[in-house]
Amino acid sequence: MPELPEVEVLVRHLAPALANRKIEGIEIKRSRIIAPTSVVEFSRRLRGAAFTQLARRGKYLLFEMKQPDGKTFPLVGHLGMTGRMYVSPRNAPLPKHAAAVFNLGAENFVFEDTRYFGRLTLDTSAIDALGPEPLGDGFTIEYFSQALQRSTQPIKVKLLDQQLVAGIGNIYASEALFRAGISPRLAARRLKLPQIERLWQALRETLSSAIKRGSTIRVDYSGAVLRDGLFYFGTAAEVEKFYEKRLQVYDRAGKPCVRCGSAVKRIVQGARSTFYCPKCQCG
DNA sequence: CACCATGTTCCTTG
DNA sequence: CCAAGGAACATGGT
Repeated sequence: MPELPEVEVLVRHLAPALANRKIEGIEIKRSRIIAPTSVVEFSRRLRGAAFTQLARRGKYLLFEMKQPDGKTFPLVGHLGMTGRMYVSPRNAPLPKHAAAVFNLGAENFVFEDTRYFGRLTLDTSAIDALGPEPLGDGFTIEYFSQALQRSTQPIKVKLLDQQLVAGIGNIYASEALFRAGISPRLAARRLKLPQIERLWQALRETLSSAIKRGSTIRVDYSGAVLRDGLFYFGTAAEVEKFYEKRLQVYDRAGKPCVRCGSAVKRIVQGARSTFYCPKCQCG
C-alpha cells in the first residue's frame, strides 16, 4: 500500500495503537522480510521491548523501540508493493500471507505482505540514502532546481529517485506532473524555472491532499472488509465515495482527461507505466 | 496463457 | 567511475 501519503496515514493510525505496547513474543513467517538482520538477532533484540514513538521517512516507517533498561533503538519498516500493518485481536485468524506477527498480549501486531517485498528490520542503512522530505523545509525550490539540472533522465523517471526527494512513487509522480501540466518525457535538466516551481508546488499539493483524503476515510486495516483496490478499507459506500475522485490520470488510459476531455495516454518509462494527458501536458 | 501491478536492489551495458 | 536500462524478487488479478 505504499507511497508517502498512504504510509503517513498508516503511521497516524498505528502510533496510538502501538504506543507503550510490549512485545511478549515474535513469530517470523518469512525471514526475507527482516533481512539483512537474522531471525535470531531480531528476536533477541525485540522480545521484551516496547513500542514508543512512530514516525515516517519517505516511504519508510520508523519505530522507536525501548528495552526494559530504558535504552532505545530503531526498527525500520517498509511496505513494499503489497504490505499492510495492523493491530488485531489475538484470537483473530492470521492472513494467508502474514510475514511477521508480534504478540502484544491481548492483541497481535501483524505485518502482512502478499508479495513479500516489504521489510521490517533492524538495518537502518536505507534511511541514510534518502533525499529530503517533499513536505519538509529541506525541500526548497533552489535545491530541487539544482538537482534537476544535473539529470538527463525524463522528469517522471527522476521523480522516482528517492535520493532526489523521498516518498514519491509511480502513482503520485504521474499525478503531480498532470497537476503541473508538464510532460513526463521532458528531460529533467530541460525544465524551466516556472515549470520547476509549478512541479514543486504540485508535488506538495498532490501529496498533502492525498494525506488529507486518506485521513478522512474510516480505515480498518485489520478487518476482513472491502478494500479500494489499493490501500484503504471500509464499507462499500465509503470506498466508492473515496475512490471516485482520488486519482486524476493514473490508471486512466483511454479515458477522458478530467480537464480537457482528450484521451489519457499510457507510456512505459524505465519499465514502468506513466499516464498523462498529451494535450494538457505538452510543456 | 499473456500481461499487468503501489518498490527496491542488483547486474549488465554503454 | 557513472548513468541508464532491465531483470529479479513473489504472488495475484484480469
